[in-house]
Amino acid sequence: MNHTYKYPRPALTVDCVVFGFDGGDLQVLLIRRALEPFQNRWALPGGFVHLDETLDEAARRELEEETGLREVFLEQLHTFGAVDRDPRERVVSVAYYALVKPSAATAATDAAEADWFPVASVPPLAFDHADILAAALERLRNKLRREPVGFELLPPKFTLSQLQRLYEAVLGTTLDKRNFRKKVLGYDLLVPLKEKHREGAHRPAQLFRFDPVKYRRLEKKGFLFEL
Amino acid sequence: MNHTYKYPRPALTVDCVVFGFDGGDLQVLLIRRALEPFQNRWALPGGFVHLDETLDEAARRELEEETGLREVFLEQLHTFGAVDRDPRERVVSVAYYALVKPSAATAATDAAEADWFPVASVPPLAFDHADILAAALERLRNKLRREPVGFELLPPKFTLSQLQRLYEAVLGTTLDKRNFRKKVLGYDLLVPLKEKHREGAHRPAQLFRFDPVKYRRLEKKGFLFEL
DNA sequence: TGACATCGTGTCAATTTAACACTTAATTCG
DNA sequence: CGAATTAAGTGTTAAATTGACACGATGTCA
Repeated sequence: MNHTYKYPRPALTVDCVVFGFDGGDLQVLLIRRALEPFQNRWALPGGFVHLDETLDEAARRELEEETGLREVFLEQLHTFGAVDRDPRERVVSVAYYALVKPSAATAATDAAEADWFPVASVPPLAFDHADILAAALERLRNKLRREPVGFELLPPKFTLSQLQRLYEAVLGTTLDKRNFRKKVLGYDLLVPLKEKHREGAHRPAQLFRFDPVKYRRLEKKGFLFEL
Repeated sequence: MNHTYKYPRPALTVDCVVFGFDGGDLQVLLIRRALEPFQNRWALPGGFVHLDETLDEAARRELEEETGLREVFLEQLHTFGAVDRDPRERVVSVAYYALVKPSAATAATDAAEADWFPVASVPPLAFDHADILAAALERLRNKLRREPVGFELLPPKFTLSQLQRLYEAVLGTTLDKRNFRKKVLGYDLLVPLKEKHREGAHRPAQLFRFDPVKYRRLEKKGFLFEL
């Protein structure tokens, strides 16, 4: 069954830049393309927008279909509309970026032909996906410095060292341990748990969880998380 | 001549939130709709994306066609894709926001059925344009605090008081005159001109212009304009 | 029990921010 | 022509924030 319009229309797709963190590097989830064009190249997960779903819904659906990921942090990034970004025909793509916790991340690896790559060493990508990734990275860096989204990339219980390593990996800087802890704890948004994280031959670390309720209260009063 | 596709496609449009500043209020440029739906309602300028133009090009073309504005500051904002945002059929709209200088702004008023409204008192808008306007305002506030874009809303030669009034109008705050001047001049991005601005029964004010070249140099070194 | 590895903690100097009021230079009006 | 009016222009200080910096604590393992 075909569909006919008076004027030509671009095809509309969504693409997702999925970020994960393994404790060392910031990672991106890529899909190996089965079909032409760019057959066998790595690409961002994505696909066509259906008429009965919003853009956000399309992004979540494609994400689940292609990677098995559900209920992740997801935010619209930018819409890419270069005329020749797809060699077949005009395709406009609404790009999203997602942040996934390590638990979910391992599940995604099971998906056929999906794999994680450190952002510093991604293979050549299909279409203009390298541009999309670059934009997503820049956005993530800004977001992380201004809003408490880092927790979306960590397990529900985490140590301050893990949090600091995440910031260092994303921002590409190195931070002073004492100043970092002072600042983060000063916001009073992390609640210490009764448990400790023991791993390796050294002193165990205090575990924390992020308090999103308290954050939303502060947020409404014009509070800004800055790092 | 019709166009047929295997799967249905949403229509794709661009819409522009055009901001101006008259020295007192932040203003938005609206178009009165000639046709149904929302006949006679005010709406954002915009229209369909052609297949042979990028999204940015489409936004600029529509802006010129509907308001006569050219060569303005223009940046993509967000893409709006609620399923029922247009009562006729599925339409996805890539929203932009533009900043125009007073000289250009007066030209725009000549356009048929276009008019400026203070953002604080816009009439009811067609479609989801109120949402788009709200998003644009929020974006403009953030942008203004972090990057020197205020100059896009002022004449090429302006006084510090004009600049301050602009910041106050957009941010909805009131700023300390001495601290404001200290900070802005401290960046060394404003060059004082030989002229003075004389107006009214009082001391004339020093005119400045913004130095974009110097700014781009600083920007590359990771400089952040913050206010 | 000693070596090892990461966790956790405080001070101080330098910088930045925020609060605050009067003189200057033009115009207008009596 | 001088007095009133209006916005322009200008510095100081206290308070808060930032950034640099080093060592004892607590666990494991050989």
